[in-house]
Amino acid sequence: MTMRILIGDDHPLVQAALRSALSTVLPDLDIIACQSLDEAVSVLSAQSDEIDLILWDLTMPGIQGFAALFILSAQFPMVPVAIISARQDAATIRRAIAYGASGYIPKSLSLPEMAEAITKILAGEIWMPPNVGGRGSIQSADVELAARMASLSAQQLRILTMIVEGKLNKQIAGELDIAEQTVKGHVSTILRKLGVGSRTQAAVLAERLSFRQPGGA
DNA sequence: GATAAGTGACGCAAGTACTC
DNA sequence: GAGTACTTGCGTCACTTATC
Repeated sequence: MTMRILIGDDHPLVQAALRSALSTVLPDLDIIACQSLDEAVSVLSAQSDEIDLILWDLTMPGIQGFAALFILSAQFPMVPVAIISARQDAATIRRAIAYGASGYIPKSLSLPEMAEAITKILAGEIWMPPNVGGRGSIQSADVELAARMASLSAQQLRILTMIVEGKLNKQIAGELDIAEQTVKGHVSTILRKLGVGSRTQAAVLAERLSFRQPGGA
């Protein structure tokens, strides 16, 4: 049976390494590489029922931290999402799992180890590096907050990440090629869904969920 | 007054549930 | 299966409020 994996990573070398690692243990493997969230969403919208796993890099351009995880999990709940990242501190790994990731694969792993991890995730296991601990150390308030974040649409999450970056409505409108009034409408919806009264409070909440690139890297 | 943030309302499109 | 109603998300407009 052919397994199909979508890789979201903007580094061709990483894509090539993953392709090499997986081809040794999964000969019938079809890998789809995406370099942006929009590209990934487009692919998944067309064939989400044919994708067995999403491997997502936390430091993709244009989408910060765990925001992409929320978007992909919310829009395509039937497709497991595993995080692949150069960052490997226990807190980040536990957060990823708590926020719904099916696994967390540090890029420092050897290719055989990566292949083993991905094989287990494909088998339905939650995989993370040893000595990290379970999701129990994540505060329940953060999990509840994550659920509220997940209620946001993809466009709303994009706008929220830009708010976290300190961008003005006008700047957000320019980057998304929509009217400033449209951005304001989305901001109002975001504030209502998150139960906050201002974009500053929304940004603070998003910061708690690491909507910036972890560690600034 | 200028600028930015925020709200409410509207139309449109897509998806879903229900009825026949 | 076809038609209808409802919900949700997106985009826009007009307007108010706050700040400088």
